[in-house]
Amino acid sequence: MLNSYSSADKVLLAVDCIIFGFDNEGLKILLIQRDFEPEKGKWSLIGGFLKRDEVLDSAATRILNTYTGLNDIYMEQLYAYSEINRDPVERTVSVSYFALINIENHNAELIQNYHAEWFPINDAPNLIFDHNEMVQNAIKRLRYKTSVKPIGFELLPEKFTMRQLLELYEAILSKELDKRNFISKINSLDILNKLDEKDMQSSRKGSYLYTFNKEKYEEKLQNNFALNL
Amino acid sequence: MLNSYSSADKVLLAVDCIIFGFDNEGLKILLIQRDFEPEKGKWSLIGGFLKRDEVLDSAATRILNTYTGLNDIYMEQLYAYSEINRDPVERTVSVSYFALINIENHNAELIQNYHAEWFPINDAPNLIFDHNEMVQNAIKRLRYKTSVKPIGFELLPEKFTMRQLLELYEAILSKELDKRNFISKINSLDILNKLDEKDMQSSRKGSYLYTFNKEKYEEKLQNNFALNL
DNA sequence: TATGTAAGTGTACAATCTACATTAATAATT
DNA sequence: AATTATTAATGTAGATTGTACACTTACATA
Repeated sequence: MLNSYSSADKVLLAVDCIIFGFDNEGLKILLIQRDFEPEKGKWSLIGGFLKRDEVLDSAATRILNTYTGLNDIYMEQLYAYSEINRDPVERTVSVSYFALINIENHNAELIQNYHAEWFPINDAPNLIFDHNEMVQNAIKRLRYKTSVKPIGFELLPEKFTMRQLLELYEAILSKELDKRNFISKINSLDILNKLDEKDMQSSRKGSYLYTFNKEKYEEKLQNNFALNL
Repeated sequence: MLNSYSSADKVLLAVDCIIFGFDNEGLKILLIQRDFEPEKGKWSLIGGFLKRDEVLDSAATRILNTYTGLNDIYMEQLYAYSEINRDPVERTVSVSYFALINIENHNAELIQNYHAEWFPINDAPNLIFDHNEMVQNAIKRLRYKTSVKPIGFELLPEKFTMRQLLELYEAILSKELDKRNFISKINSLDILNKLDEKDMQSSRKGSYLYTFNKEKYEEKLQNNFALNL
């Protein structure tokens, strides 16, 4: 019989997380140095196995929380990788997820305990299994997402300057953007609050701080806007 | 230990295929009337279980071939569905794939033998499990894809008229398109061959037939063009 | 008070998108 | 042979959006 549950093969299901972060040095991903075989000591995405009573989204959330201490983070399922020998120990299909986090916010101690570390996306070590491919696909998705949603605010501190936002988008898209055009496009979205406060670190003049206005954003969401940068 | 293969739970992995087709009546999906329990007699996507020695893409291809007899069909992985009780018999995670096929081309006998049937996307029966959701997500993806790739040629016969192409895109996007603007946008892509032959079915005057020019398309593919319809 | 640094701001031109109506070719009918 | 009915084919003007580009402002520091 074509569809028989009993004769079907079961497999291990893993979740691997591509965790993007941003700081003044640029766009980064969080990697972990494996402390178990195989490939012990090599760099890898953070991941884990799906449990019997768990949905994939929850597994991704749990794994992120385990390593960073963070909750309520935007995560998105990307793709299922199923090459037969992608994991040499046992047939494992892995579903990748990506997350965006503010590098300042996580629990640095946790990350240290797990031998995890932030790497610039353009200067990351070689990864185990098919994790390099997972990362490349996640970067593609991240780029696409920026054009459809004002994603990326997740990667900044609550208050940020236009320059920081610009540099974030430049890092994600890995191209230079025209400052004036960028600002007017962002302003035309009308989803930021300009504060009366200035950040004085960056210049003598100081630059205004902004916050992301979630209410305005939710309002606009219906007419799903595009952002052509 | 956090990552231990031996203690991890295995699950069944299924593949479900959303197969789109197009004819003069509009955009359709291929559904099957289940001949086994549970939900015997109800309508469902065609699907099957992943085998131990099989990659997800191959499973999707195999399943498509089983029911339609078709090979070499464009398929794309969509999403992994993992709700705990989505399948009442046993914990099953299902990965959805979508395919585009020309309704004329398949082996109609095979389809009949399997109690499969084409349904207009707006007039399809209620489906088992989470298959309705899968279909809705596939339609979204299909719409998105049309804007990035000149997908959809797969859904037409080899020789087609501009009107057929227009109606296909209208069916996919479920909105009316301006004929002149549509034609000039398609022409500006420069990926069609205009034949000297006319289709005389549709009108007294007859309308020119076109074929999709794969070479030109491959050439252009690098500068991934957008098609804003 | 002068100087240096990054912030903030507007415009003109180019490209693209949108809305829209007439003529052309032919088969069928008389 | 002429008329009619039907769908195919085609272009343009105006609106919108995107792009390239340079000077002034505010302030801290010397």
